[in-house]
Amino acid sequence: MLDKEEVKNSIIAVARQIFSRFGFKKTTMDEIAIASRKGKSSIYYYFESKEDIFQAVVEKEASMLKRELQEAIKPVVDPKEKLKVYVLVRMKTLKNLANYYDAIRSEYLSHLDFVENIRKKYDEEEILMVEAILKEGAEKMEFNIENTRLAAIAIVTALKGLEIPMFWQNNEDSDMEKRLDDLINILFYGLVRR
Amino acid sequence: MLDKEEVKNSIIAVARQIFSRFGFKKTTMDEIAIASRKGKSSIYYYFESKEDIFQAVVEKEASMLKRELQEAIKPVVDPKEKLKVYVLVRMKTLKNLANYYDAIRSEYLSHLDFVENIRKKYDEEEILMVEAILKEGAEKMEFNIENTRLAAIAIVTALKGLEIPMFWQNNEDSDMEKRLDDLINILFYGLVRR
DNA sequence: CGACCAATCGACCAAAATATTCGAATTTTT
DNA sequence: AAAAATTCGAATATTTTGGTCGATTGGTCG
Repeated sequence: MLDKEEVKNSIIAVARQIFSRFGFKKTTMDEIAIASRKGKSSIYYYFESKEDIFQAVVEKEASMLKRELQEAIKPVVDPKEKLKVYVLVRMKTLKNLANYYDAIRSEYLSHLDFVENIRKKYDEEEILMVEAILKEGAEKMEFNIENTRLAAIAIVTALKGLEIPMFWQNNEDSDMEKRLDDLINILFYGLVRR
Repeated sequence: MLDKEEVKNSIIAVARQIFSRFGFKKTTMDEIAIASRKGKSSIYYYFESKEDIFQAVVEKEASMLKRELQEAIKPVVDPKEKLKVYVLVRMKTLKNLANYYDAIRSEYLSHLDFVENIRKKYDEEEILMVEAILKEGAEKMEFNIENTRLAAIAIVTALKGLEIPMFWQNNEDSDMEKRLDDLINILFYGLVRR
């Protein structure tokens, strides 16, 4: 019938929805089991623990966001535009996932080591992505940067700081686009060779 | 300092938010206490139990919806228009409270008697509101109804049936208005004297 | 001040909820 | 039909949580 991996993935998909709505603590294995149309014990056949499922969900989440970003910037040629698209897509996706991060952020996830690990790994990957854009821009003489890694870190850090939900809530999409434009100007104006 | 009643209300306001997000079961007294910046025991100084708070929240919710409806139809004179405004506002408010009812609906609230009681009392009041509109319409020879109470019950029942979230989810507001227009025509066309 | 009352809270408990395990049943594969 | 993979109900171990109690704080009034 179904591959074991497929069943696992379907459980992850189901769990993702519930976790995104209720967060880690308030999500129960019973709910995951029922929503997956499985006995609770069957879930444990595929995953070791609740944390294990959560980890799988978070990892998939991160890799999906990463791929989305890569696909988005791939066709863009102009480095400045590329950076803009990057920030735009990142923020948009983040807004879509707002519930998820919202439900997660406030919890005691600091107790869960793997969350920190994934975050760090993903942060590093994101820095590399941004750095690649900056390097390309520097080579094409579009950006005026020496230390591309430092700049990438600064940008990624800044973007993380802007994850605060308040900044994005209660706003139309069109409004958001305009605001992002301003934001990008503020952040990167100094980088652009004029 | 603050009146006791004011503190109670502030706790209700806080609890409302949490209940609306997580439903009855998943909301804990600890959360309500922390969000209210009070010790848990202090909450019990104002309320007898978790159910007690929930009841207060639901009652306030119901009375607010009722008042909103009354305010909305008050200035309208034409009965047909009045009925339309009534349905429109009712559905809009309901959509705003969708999360709330969503989180509540699926739970085992049938175990909590008072929920049924409030619902019944509120249903009756809503029937009376609609009946008043219909009576006025009948008097003004706008509506062609004999048994206004029966008609009111039918309308309210129909509206309740339409509370199903599927009907309202994933739709723009403008779209909704148009759909409500159709709905009203379908529901009440037979009533209107032509 | 000091007796009184209103309000607050930390620590505690029993009950309920929940994660996890186990062994048996059931299905699928060989 | 034996073996392996998968499912699940019931039992267990652990945590969470609604609710209580006694002590404490802080304001008020004589």
